[in-house]
Amino acid sequence: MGRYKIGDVARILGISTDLLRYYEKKGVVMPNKDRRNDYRYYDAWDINFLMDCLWFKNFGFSLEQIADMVRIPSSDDIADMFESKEEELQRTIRRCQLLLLRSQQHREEISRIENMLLKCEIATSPEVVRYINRVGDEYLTDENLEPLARQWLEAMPFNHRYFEIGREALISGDKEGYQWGFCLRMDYVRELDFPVSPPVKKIPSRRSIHTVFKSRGKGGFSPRLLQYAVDYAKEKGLTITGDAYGVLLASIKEDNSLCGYFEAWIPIED
Amino acid sequence: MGRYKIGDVARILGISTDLLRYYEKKGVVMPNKDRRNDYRYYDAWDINFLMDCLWFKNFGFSLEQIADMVRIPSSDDIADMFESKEEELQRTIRRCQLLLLRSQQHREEISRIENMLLKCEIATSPEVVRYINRVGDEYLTDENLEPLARQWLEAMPFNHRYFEIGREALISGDKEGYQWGFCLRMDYVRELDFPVSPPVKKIPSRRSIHTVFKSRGKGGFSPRLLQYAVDYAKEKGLTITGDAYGVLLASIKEDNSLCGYFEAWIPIED
DNA sequence: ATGACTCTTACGTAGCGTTATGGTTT
DNA sequence: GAAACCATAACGCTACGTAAGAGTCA
Repeated sequence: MGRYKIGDVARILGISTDLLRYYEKKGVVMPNKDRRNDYRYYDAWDINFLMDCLWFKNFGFSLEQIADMVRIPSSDDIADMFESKEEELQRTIRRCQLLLLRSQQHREEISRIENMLLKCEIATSPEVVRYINRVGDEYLTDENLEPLARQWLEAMPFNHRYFEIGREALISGDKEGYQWGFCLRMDYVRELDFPVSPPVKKIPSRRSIHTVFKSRGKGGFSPRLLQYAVDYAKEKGLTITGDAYGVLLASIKEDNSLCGYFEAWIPIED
Repeated sequence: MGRYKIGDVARILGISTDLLRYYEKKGVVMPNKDRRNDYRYYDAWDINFLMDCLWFKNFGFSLEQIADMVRIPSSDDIADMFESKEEELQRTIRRCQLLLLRSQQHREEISRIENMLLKCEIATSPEVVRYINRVGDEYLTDENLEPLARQWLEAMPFNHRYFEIGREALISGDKEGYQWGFCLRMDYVRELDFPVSPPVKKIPSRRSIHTVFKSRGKGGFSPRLLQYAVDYAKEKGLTITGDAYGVLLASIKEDNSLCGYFEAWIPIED
């Protein structure tokens, strides 16, 4: 059995000497120490051992798990750890795939700004669930809402910043008649198994005027920004049949002021 | 614009007050501070801002990136960050899928122990590349090998602990004629784009005697453990045509001693 | 005045890397 | 004696959680 100093072992394994000392502190490997100079002397067996540890590490096991695995390497325990690791990997893959889709969707939403800004079209609004946490410019501080806030936090980034403008406020141009919160499209509700119960409400899919509009600066948001869409409805002889809703697509700095871009759906009769 | 204390904001967002203070330290959000009591007072705008930050965070952006994004939210920069995030997610997915397959493969290898232990069959050995870092029981401490060690470290856990037993040593039962290192199957070489150049060598696929054997305790490994396979070759009238090679399948503690299970291929004429 | 809140400071986590200071080997 | 090596200790990093001790608000 050879007698290897810490630097030799580091070179053999391709890691740093600090890491070897750290692994020792964590109980992964215990080389002999010469009492006269406190030097660590590793034997071939220690190195084999460390190779196994590094192999496990690159699988994603924690040093604590590794220390356990090499101490009690019963085949059943190890098989269990691999099975739960596989489940974890499956979950990670699923999560990443969802994030990937969401990112692509988000970029698509951004690109929609150019094409749709201040233009109106007739389309079917997506079905969403929504939650209100702000009325006008005032956030609700009711402490019962905290668990809900946590739920919606978990749904990020699959949700959208959501607003609702009451039918009356929309038509009259009332500057106050809006509310804010979050919404989540139904496909994500199902995908994430998102719990829906009051005050979270489902907003059904409806034939709507679909448009993208813009606000400028802090406090620049107002139902009046949608006046052009109300005019469009009048021109085309369309009747607005309910509350409008929409989402924030992006906040972008332009000419030193922060601009919001919003996508809106105004329900009309079928 | 409302005036919200840190606890209000924490409830609205579903996070802790400590986290809000931490975000401030990291330059993500800067609420007004009342000089008389040092209390933080957030306005609705700060809260909007924080919602965006949390949204980005759940996408996997770091706080530093988030602080940049909300400071200079130019649409191009943000589009770039999303594109590189998508690439990162793709890489993560690929990595996890590979790890998943490797884990399943590993469990399959373990199960092979039961079926194949001390049994011989004729099979074609897998094509691998291999690297030697230990001759007999002595690890090579040549410092030129360190970059190689690092490369093989990156290939973990897709590689195997590899041994080679010279044809002569195998037949004569010489206790010393073996070497150790790592090997990587050709499919992983391609998948990981693993660099192959001397002293890393390709071991071709050959018709072989395939078997699984066992060693007991430290230093229990020896070419002699394969004697039964040499006998098998003699019985069946097969000629051993080259060096044997194999991999460590598992180290398992049994009756307080550590047992190694090894899979071996002994090349024979076609 | 009490309880709920807020403040700052400092320490803990994992998995290391970095640096300082001093002793040992070859 | 010089270069290369080894030792310990303390600090850094991220993204927080936790706890102490003191001040403030309703």
